Amino acid sequence: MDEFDRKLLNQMQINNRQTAEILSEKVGLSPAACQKRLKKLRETGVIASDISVLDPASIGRRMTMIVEVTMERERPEYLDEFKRKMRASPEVMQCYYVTGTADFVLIVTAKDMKDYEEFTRNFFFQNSNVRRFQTNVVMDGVKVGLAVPLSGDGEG
Amino acid sequence: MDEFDRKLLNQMQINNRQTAEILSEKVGLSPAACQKRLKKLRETGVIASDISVLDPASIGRRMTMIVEVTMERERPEYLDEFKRKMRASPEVMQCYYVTGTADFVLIVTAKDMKDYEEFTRNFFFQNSNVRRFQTNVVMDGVKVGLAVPLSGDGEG
DNA sequence: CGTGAAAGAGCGGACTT
DNA sequence: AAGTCCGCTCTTTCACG
Repeated sequence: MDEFDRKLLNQMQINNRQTAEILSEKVGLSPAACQKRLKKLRETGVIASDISVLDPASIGRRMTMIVEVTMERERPEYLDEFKRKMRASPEVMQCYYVTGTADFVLIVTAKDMKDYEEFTRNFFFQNSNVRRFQTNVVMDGVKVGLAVPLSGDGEG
Repeated sequence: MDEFDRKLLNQMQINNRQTAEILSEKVGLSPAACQKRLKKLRETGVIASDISVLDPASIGRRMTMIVEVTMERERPEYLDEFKRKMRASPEVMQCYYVTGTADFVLIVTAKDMKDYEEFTRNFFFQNSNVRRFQTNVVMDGVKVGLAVPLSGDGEG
């Protein structure tokens, strides 16, 4: 994991459809060397996946909510059950188990408020282990991404 | 935007490096038809971008924090300034402007607590328009992604 | 790590329904 | 308008220096 790899990864986090030739110009290596490095980065799991990112608005998923969920009991079996449900639910884009005031933070997409209300009925009101939840409606997705900063450190 | 497009997009949200031939088997179209649809989906912005997703753990165990920020004044010029800074900061993976108890919700990565404290100094304490912020440390990234559900409707 | 040849994928045009 | 077939071009891949 040297400076070449970092430059490569920074590029791939922006656009993974760039040809090896274009990448080679940007990082200062030959095209083949870039491809070999990328292959290794994929094999070792540094690159976890390669995906298309959709525009939610283009698909009719116009609302995004950030939800803080507080559980009634923090027993592992209840938490695991909740995690399992969140993973299985397509409306839940992201789910984090956190310390602090809440137990979980979710990022949920919905077509409209009615759609979201149905979600809350199914997953919160109907779940007796959910003590309370607080919804924040997103007005502006200022920055949305998964890009990891690579400047400087990191242990490969 | 029909069932073929939805199947295509669902596949591309999992892996955008599948060949048109493999995609054609999965969605029931010819390879060429898949490519033409994908091209149109990119041109129309339904596919917003194509990226590599890195494994944060492979890059040096970084911490993830979810931060709720409350501003002193909600005047547009202050908000825009804050948004600009968040977009420019690599530590900020995601930033949402929201209704509710807080004004912004951030998802921040840091190398360690010291690194995060430095971040808070630079962006919160040093910014007189930040009234307060509350940090939730992520213990388990139960579900992390940007995949949008496509089941059913939506208006391309 | 860089070079060169071979296999494979993407791309666009013409034709069909 | 959309899908298929069939060329061509570019990209990736691998063996070797």
